[in-house]
Amino acid sequence: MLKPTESELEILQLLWKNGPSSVREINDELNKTKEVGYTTTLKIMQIMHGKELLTRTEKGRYHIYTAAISQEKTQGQLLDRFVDATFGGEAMKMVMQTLGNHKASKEELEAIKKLIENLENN
Amino acid sequence: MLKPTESELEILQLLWKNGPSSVREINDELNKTKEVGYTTTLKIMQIMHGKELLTRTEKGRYHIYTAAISQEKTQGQLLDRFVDATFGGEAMKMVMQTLGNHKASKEELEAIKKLIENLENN
DNA sequence: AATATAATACGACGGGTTTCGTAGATGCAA
DNA sequence: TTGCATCTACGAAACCCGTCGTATTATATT
Repeated sequence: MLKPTESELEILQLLWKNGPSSVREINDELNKTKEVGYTTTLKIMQIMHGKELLTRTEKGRYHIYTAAISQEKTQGQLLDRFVDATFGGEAMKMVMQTLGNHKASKEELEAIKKLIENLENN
Repeated sequence: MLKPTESELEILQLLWKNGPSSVREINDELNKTKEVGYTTTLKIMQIMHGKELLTRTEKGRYHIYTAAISQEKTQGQLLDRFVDATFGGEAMKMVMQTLGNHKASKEELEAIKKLIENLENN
């Protein structure tokens, strides 16, 4: 399976969040964070289409792009890679470091505890 | 702070795990997983030295390299980046996905539960 | 119909990373 | 001390990614 690049991942995130979008819409979103030229965004999305990371349909004179890979699957694969590359595969070490360094609400912590208890009863 | 590349991170992992090493030792380790030429490894380690990711001392005719950045700090920074890029900053979502997808021992799960309880009491 | 506006397509450049070949230096063994 | 094995240094090539300029096409407006 293909590993999306940094820029590709940003675009995927927007498509996952906002649903099918035009290049213009994606580029506008991106420019809320950083400056990117329109044709730069266009080119990347064309490449992604070539790699089959995106599908697209013509709509009048422009294209509407849709993510062709699922958010969960993609996150899962990138997660695996990351755990291997950065934590030498020690996933639980990463979990503990994340819990220690990132704020979490009471509800989130409860949800995680519940999940762990489910895991322990299997 | 500097973001190590893929290859650089592999080398850092070995240095963190095995302690100060020669290029030869690192290259031998790397070749247990994949084929890499000796001078390739050498060059990367020289670059890392230039970036001050590694320190080195002469020992006879060769060099012994040591990681110049801490494992925890580096992992923490890469973790932050990764959570942002891949999970849109939702760290707890990542934690739950990790728990669901990776095997964990009873001891690890207990340790995590204990950690969460500590967090809840602060 | 002519013009302006906005989209697509695509080639090319620049920076960074990895790989490799080769030259030069150094220590060890015969 | 001569020669061999092994190390360092370094330049150059190959590759990927992101950026941009420009040509072309298509729609909308007057």
